[in-house]
Amino acid sequence: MATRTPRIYDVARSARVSIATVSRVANGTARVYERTEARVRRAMERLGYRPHALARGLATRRSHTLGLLITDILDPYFAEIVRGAQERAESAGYVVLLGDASVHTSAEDLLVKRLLERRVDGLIVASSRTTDAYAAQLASEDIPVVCINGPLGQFAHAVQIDHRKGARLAVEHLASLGHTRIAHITGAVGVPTRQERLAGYRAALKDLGLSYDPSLVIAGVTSIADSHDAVAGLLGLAAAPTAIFAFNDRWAIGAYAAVRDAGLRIPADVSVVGFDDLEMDEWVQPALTSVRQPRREMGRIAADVLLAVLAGESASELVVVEPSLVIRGSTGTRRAHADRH
Amino acid sequence: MATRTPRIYDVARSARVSIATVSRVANGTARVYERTEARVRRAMERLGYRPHALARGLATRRSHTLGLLITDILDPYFAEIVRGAQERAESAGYVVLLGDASVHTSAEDLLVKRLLERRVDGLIVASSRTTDAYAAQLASEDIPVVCINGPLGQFAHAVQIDHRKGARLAVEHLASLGHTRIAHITGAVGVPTRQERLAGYRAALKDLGLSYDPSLVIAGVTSIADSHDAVAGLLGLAAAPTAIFAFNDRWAIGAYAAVRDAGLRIPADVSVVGFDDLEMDEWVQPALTSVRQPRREMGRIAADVLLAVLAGESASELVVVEPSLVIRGSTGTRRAHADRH
DNA sequence: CTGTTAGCGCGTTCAG
DNA sequence: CTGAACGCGCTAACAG
Repeated sequence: MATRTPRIYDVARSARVSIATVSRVANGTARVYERTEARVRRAMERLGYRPHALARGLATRRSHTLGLLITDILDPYFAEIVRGAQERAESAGYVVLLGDASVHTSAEDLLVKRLLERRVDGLIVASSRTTDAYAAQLASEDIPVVCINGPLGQFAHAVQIDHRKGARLAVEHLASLGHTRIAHITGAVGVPTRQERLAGYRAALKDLGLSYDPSLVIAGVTSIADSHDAVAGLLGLAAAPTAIFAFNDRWAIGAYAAVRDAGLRIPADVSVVGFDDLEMDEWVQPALTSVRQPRREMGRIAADVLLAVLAGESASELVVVEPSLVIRGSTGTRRAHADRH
Repeated sequence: MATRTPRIYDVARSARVSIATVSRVANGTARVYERTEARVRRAMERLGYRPHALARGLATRRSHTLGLLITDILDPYFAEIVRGAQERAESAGYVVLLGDASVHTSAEDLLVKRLLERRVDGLIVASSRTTDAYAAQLASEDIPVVCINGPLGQFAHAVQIDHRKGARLAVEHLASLGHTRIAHITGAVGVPTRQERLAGYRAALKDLGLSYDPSLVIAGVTSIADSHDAVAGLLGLAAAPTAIFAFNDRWAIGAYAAVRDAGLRIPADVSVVGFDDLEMDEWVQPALTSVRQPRREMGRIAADVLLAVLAGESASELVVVEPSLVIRGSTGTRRAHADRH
């Protein structure tokens, strides 16, 4: 019996009602007599009816799909955001369609094109590569967009961590341990948040009465290997830093390797603080002190804002999330004789 | 100018042709005069036409969407599979819809229901929780399914790594370093691949003339913490193992912690081998020796098989992928005095 | 409360 | 080579 998957019409016939009634009970769109409803439900059950989301979307002009733009699903930072967004979306009967920039060799707008063709109802932009021009283009599409940790003021809705405060937490922690020469490995050029964190770093130094040394700030790092090289360079300096604040945990790991290669130890010789608080932080040796970013919650909030907009409710334009410092084994007091030169 | 996103009808009118012609040039479905085609293309360009994937899917009975069932996107093992599948799907104009079991609090079949409602054209099942009953249910749906590292013989198409060989590689390596008491932390009960790897472990021991000691095989481990506890127990044994072969890298990391807690060192006192070859393996201390599983390629292959089936081509029922051993710093020769008791 | 009917946007015969 | 018309499966008025 090659019974195709049943349509709404099949259910209607089987329950001896019109397709409109079936639709009504399927969506709870209008009142239906208890008895007819029961009949319909039984028919749906018997036939194993599954509403056709595409057809429904065509009629409703709602795909019940959220687009989520990320840079790389292999990066735990993004993976957690995805998780959070999916959790929230799921609870509202929505599905999220991933646009992973690293999957496409071509330009990133092809990615967006794919999502828009799919008629996603809204878009969450978490990709860290969003240039201003790109952002403007996105914003001009007529679907709601909410941006996570992106450029400020480019999108109608945004959720951000307080980058400055996060950087400040790191620097203050290191300073409290006696460190005065604190290096900073910043984000890749083009990553919108790098300026914010750098600003926080500088502000904290200033407030603590520490001098800002440009030679201790390394930019242009785009990989763990890059970070390794950058830190190797720093450690070779005449006035080498005794502490390193990395833009994220992955680059902190690159720093780990460089410190080891230099025959030094963490935290005895060099303290390291990362940013993100990934799961692996607890398992690396020594465990990595890091600025925690509630990524999953941020994904959830972004989805929440989007769903609110879609529901016609008013939604906050900017949600700022609080960072916190998770102190582990990679930071320690600066030893008196630690300045090697 | 609140110009809505244009429909095929708008393009047709603007190019002074019928929608049928627009459809033809959009899909290359039939020959069209060069001149008319040019007119149509210009109109599409001018209006910024984007075909409506839902409507197209409704008419074609093809959603151009692949469903991908996984256990947890936060687990790098699955993330890489996703990546591979997406890459392949993308190149064919398909999109992949993620069904993440850890997102749903409810039963897993709700997950499948969501995907089927979306009318995915095919399904890749990579979730490690697939029970036999569940598999049977999935297979009974009338869409093609390909399974990654799942139970054998349950699905029409499968791609697997050679689990036995992988386990054998690990055991042979350890044995070659002089280890005779090699423990195995197996997969969680219900994970279909655990039996295979366990079998490989036992077969290798036998071939090497080593005795099989049931007390060195720990089952029921489902988390890094579990693994930690299991290994702690092993190390407390009168005849403690000098080497540990873990079901996956995450649990190997749990073993790391237990070894440290016991005041022992890796690899001096205990050697550890993992399975998967995750990125972090290179960054943990010492770097983890692991059986490499080409996860991304497996995802790609799975998508490939699925697309072939969808294209009506014949596709291989079973693709077996080769594992390889990546030797790093966590394995070393067994010291003569290593047996502590 | 329920059935009829007209689209949603597009692919696809079938004539011309 | 091109256009008119129907149908994909479902929702949303509009009558009844």
